[in-house]
Amino acid sequence: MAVRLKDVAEMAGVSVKTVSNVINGYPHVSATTRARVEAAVEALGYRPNLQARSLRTGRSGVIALGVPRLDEVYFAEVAAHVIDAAGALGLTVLVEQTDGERERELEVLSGIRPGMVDGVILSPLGLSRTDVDETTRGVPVVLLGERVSGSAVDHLRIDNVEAARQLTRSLLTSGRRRVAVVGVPTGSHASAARLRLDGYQRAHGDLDVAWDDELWMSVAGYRRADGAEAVHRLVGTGKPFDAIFCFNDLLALGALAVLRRHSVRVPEDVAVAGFDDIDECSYSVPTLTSVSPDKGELALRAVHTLQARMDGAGDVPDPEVPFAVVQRESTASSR
Amino acid sequence: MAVRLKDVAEMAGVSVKTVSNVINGYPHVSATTRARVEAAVEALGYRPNLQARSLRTGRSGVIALGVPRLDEVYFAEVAAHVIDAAGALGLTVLVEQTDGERERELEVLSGIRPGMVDGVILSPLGLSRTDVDETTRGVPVVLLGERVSGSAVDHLRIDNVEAARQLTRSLLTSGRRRVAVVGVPTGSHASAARLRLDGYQRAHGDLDVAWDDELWMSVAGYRRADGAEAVHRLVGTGKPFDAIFCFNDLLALGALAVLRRHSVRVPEDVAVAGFDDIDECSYSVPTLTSVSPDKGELALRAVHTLQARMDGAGDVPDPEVPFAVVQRESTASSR
DNA sequence: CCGTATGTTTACATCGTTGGAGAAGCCCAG
DNA sequence: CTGGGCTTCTCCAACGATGTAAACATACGG
Repeated sequence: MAVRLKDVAEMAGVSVKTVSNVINGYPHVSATTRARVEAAVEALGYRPNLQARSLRTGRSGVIALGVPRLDEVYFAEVAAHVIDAAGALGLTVLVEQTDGERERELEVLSGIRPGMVDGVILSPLGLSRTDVDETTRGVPVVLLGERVSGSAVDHLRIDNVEAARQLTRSLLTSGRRRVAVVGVPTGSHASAARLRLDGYQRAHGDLDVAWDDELWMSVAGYRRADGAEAVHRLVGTGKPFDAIFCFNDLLALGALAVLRRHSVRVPEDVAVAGFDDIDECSYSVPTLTSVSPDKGELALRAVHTLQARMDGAGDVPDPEVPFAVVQRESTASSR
Repeated sequence: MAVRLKDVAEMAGVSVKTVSNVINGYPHVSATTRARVEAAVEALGYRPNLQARSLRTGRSGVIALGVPRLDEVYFAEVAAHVIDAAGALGLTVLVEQTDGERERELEVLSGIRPGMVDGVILSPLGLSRTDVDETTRGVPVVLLGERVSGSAVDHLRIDNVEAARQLTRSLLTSGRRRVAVVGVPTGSHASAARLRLDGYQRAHGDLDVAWDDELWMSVAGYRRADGAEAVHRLVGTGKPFDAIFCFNDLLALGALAVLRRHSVRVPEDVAVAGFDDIDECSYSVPTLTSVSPDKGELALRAVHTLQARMDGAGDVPDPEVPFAVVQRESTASSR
């Protein structure tokens, strides 16, 4: 079944190594031999066994990507970009889902399939500072999202504080005064959420507006249902509010659904903003204002940084990925 | 850096093979030796080199999944389920994006990384009947979606004709009479679309209602923007219609956005239905009626079928995956 | 016409693991 | 005490590729 180098060699009447040389583009092979070998390769439909090659060379051309869940749109979009970027460099991507659980993130971090993966890109949720340092077993790692360790591990992120600050400021300058928050950090998770909350507070400070932390809603997860539940709770408190800043888009979309059910008009009565700028933001009703990280750039840089590390490069690139605040209908001025 | 079997063997004072035996749970190893070996494994932090193992055993524990694009939500959802199901069986999943291009689908089909992948699950768009038969190079393959070849290759699908028929019938029985279609097959693509159109026609036949094929809109792709564009065109024709059956959910969501912009009320003026039942259907405004294939079941069966083939099993399982028509607000009766 | 430089091809060891054959140690029946 | 059957363990070869070094061929200048 399997065609081996040896078979090609026999057919072409040369040694195994010569065939290997032809395939790997080794320069000193005579034109005639090369032609003969290539003919044999063609005739037999030879394809190298990457298993063996990588055993020999020590590199597999496969990288692992760990995300919480693929059906969380943001991560699917990032994954799509990562796969594209990796493909352009001749790398293949192995995708793992961690559900944000520390255990599984650690597993991905340590290279899942040792020897089978040249590097790891991980979007961590549950990891602690020390976890990362301890676990990295020599597999190059690039983290996406907030810096987990203060250590040597590469990470890429957007400036969450600044992004949240800009978005909040735009809400305040358009006249909103009671800005609720959905998705405040609970427990040890969500370092990104903490930074976003920080940006929210700074914006209030910048403009000398007081905030009301009774309008800060925690969530059990970061999906539509969680946003819906949180806003339901928010409305239940009876406290007035004229804007909601949701710490991701799915929460915001869940929020929109609940507001609609309560006949609250968006943006006339309440402005809503999200974070991540998933495709759906441009099509929801109303369309959703959101912080838009440059995902293509993020993925590209992640893959390139990883490859640089795999090649043993030592220079750390800029960890900051650009973002933009995209204003859409959901936060149009209320006047 | 790398700890090899040999190192463990030296530390434990036994042969390499004995260590291998311990690790693979070979029964005839004395308790004392086993303990000594395990201690050494622990002490050195040994992890087997899967590259080498799979070179030797001929199995890698990795399967490939090929989908058009991950950021198309339906495929992300399917991928998430496939990764879960594979993980439960100790398999890891390598994800490729084909963009629906024949070339790239063929590449995935022939095992992308020969020897590195034990099997392939592919959701094809551009492949022809013959392509599949010719390309399968001994790697077990399971296709998702419409049967492409009439051949020996396993495939899983839902009954598209019946699903479209049931959905269309429900539109007709609720009083709709001019049901537009968005996503009719163009060119050689879209065998699934052809079947759905077939179901649409049969439902009309069943109830003795005439259809108007000037209400059938073709699309360039199957994303929101394409649905939006198609409905824009549909409205432009000036032809009356009281329902739109979109051949996937994204098209339908794009359609909703355009209808809203034209102040067409859904479902009062026009009913809208989609296909695939992505998560968003439950949260859009209005919520979207859709055909819901059992994705968990689909993924589970795909993985199990693949494994059965990898194990050399010969019995073909039932290729039909259950579905349900989920009625939501977008098709509520107009009276 | 030889020695050397240059270019091309080959033989062999090697990567880390597992399968198979058989060696070594042990226990027990004869 | 010997021999047969177990159990437990070791040695060697092999999976399919590539790197090294050496062998072989050819061409050229002296």
